[in-house]
Amino acid sequence: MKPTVHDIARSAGVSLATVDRVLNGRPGVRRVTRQRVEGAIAELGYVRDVAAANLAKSRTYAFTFILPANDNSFMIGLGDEVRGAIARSSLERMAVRIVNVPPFDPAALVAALDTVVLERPAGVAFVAIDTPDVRAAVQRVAAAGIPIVTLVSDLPEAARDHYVGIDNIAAGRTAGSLMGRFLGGGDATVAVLSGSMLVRDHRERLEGFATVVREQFPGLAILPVLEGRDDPALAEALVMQVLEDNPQIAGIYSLGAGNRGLIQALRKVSMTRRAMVIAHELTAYTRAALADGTIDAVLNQDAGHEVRSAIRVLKAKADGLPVIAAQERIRIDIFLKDNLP
Amino acid sequence: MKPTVHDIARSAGVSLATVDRVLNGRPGVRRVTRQRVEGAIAELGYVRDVAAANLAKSRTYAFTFILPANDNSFMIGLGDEVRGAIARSSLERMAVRIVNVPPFDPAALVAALDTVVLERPAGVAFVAIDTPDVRAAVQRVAAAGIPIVTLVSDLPEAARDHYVGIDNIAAGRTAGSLMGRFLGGGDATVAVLSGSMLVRDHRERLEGFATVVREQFPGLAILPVLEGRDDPALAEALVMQVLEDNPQIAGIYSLGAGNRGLIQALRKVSMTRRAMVIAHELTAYTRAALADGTIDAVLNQDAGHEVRSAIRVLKAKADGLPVIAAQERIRIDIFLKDNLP
DNA sequence: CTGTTAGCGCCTTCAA
DNA sequence: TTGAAGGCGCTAACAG
Repeated sequence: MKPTVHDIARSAGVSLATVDRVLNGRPGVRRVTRQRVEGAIAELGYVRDVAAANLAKSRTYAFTFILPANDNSFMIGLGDEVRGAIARSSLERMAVRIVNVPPFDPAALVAALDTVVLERPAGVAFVAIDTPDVRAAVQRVAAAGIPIVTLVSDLPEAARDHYVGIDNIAAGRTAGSLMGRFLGGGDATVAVLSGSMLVRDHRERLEGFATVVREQFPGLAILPVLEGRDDPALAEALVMQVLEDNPQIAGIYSLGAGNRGLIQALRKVSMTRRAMVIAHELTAYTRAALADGTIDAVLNQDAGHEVRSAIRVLKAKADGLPVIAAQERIRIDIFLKDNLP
Repeated sequence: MKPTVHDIARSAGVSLATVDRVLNGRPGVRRVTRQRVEGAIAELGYVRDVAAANLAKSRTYAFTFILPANDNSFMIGLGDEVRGAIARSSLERMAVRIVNVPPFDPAALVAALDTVVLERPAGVAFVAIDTPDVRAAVQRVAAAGIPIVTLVSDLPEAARDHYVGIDNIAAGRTAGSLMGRFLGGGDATVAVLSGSMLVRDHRERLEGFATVVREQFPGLAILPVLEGRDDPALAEALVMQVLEDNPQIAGIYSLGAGNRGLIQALRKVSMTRRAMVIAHELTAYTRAALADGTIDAVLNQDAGHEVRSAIRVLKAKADGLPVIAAQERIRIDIFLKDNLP
């Protein structure tokens, strides 16, 4: 039988209240008493029943997700997943809410973080922008004792407790390797379409991609990176232009979100030989393009897993519990038309 | 404030006990009373607090995993993951245990299933063998009201509540697509090494692989399937032989477990041009072979995810709760040397 | 058939 | 500094 507070109270010769004080590190216990209790805890191998504790506290975990109000499919899907979690949240003693901020706007993100701290939630998840002031704001959240995790895009040197998202360098490397192999290893020209080189995940993907190409497929020439700002119209124009200027293009790597424009352009331009296309994020658009052969491979991060992982991690941090690292590693899904879920 | 049993008792004008009876479908409640209570439940939007209920019941979920005592890395890893879950299980009000059975032995599996039923656990997970007597045994478990899930290898027409594992046809298709693309689409000869055509997952992988090759890469010729019974020595001999007999082999698809033998053979045989190799399951052996270029791609199912998913599903079934389908879908991981975790 | 009462393991007033 | 008592939401005897 698992020991309970009663057992350790009896074993230490004190009352339940005292045990509770020690357990929760509350003041008002003599040093000797505390040690006696801690001895009993260690001896009996007591572990607190979190469910019972939460019941007694009638605790609900308040978690806040700060999401950019981007209109690309991935961010919308991420929001949907959070809303799905909200729907289930009352069953789990959680109160999850969403705060939207304008995209690519560090000042707005900082303001949101500072506002959120005032409400003292049990945890915060947010999509990071990589600037010093955001870093400082994260530091303030952490200093307030509120668990905070980055989502999708990280801020490595900051005080965040955890990063929920894929390894973007590995993702870029994988794209590079697939591109090189699919193109057969000869000489060829490859175009890269990004959202913005100001966000870390895009920079890292490019870095990984370029590294693999340089090391393993020296025959591939990478054209200057296009920045489509995840905007369909702009991306479409850029892709049309680059295909016109470089009819020899054999491959395209789209490492950002907002692939609608890319797909439109590919459908419009008539190429003698279709280019090999690798993109990120499985959305309605990329899925259709994969199915009909416009896109050859899609690297994906599962937004549902990310949201659930973020919640699990925040809850664990809030309870002072360890996280199962293997469970929380977000994997890079590779989809071909043959393994579409 | 979320309504509690007290609220619905008051609203329906009955006692807690009666509410409890209705909630748990226990007998001894008049029809009218029951309906009154159900009305109140619906009206107030009551949802039972499972944590509190479990506390009151001091319930612990007893789950049994029936695992084949195979000595390949994948099955050993699966066992390790279950043991990891056991280590954490007491915290979660669970008592997980493992029953080992001889591999590829339907009669032993049936005996194990029938024995396990007698202990009336809260749920059973097992690696299926696809025979009628196993199917019948599963039927008996289900008839006893015990939730049961298949793990890794399914038994589709049986009475199992859920299958925890990858879509093996899609996995085979993916392997076929990668093989075709990596080989550049021309004429070539491909060998296939399986464990046994008696287990369903291997059959399905072959089916998916062959289909894609036939439809999309007609230039590829598939040699007769080798059955290595997941035995390193046998697999090694078979691969050595086939490479000797068919020096023109350009690709090998290893769709079973036990890749040690394959890797050994590949390292021994000196080929003028290295064959493209695609295998299943990321283990210490395949990981090393991937890293050093002996294997080109590994399709993997994450044993840790599978075990955790099986437990979540069994718990949900035991509580009569729905499962989050998206969360429980086991994905086909594709690893190249560039995205090794 | 229905209600009363005493917990499950823990936390939290309120007294002492 | 410590303890007694009541309660979180639900279940389970045991009476009526």
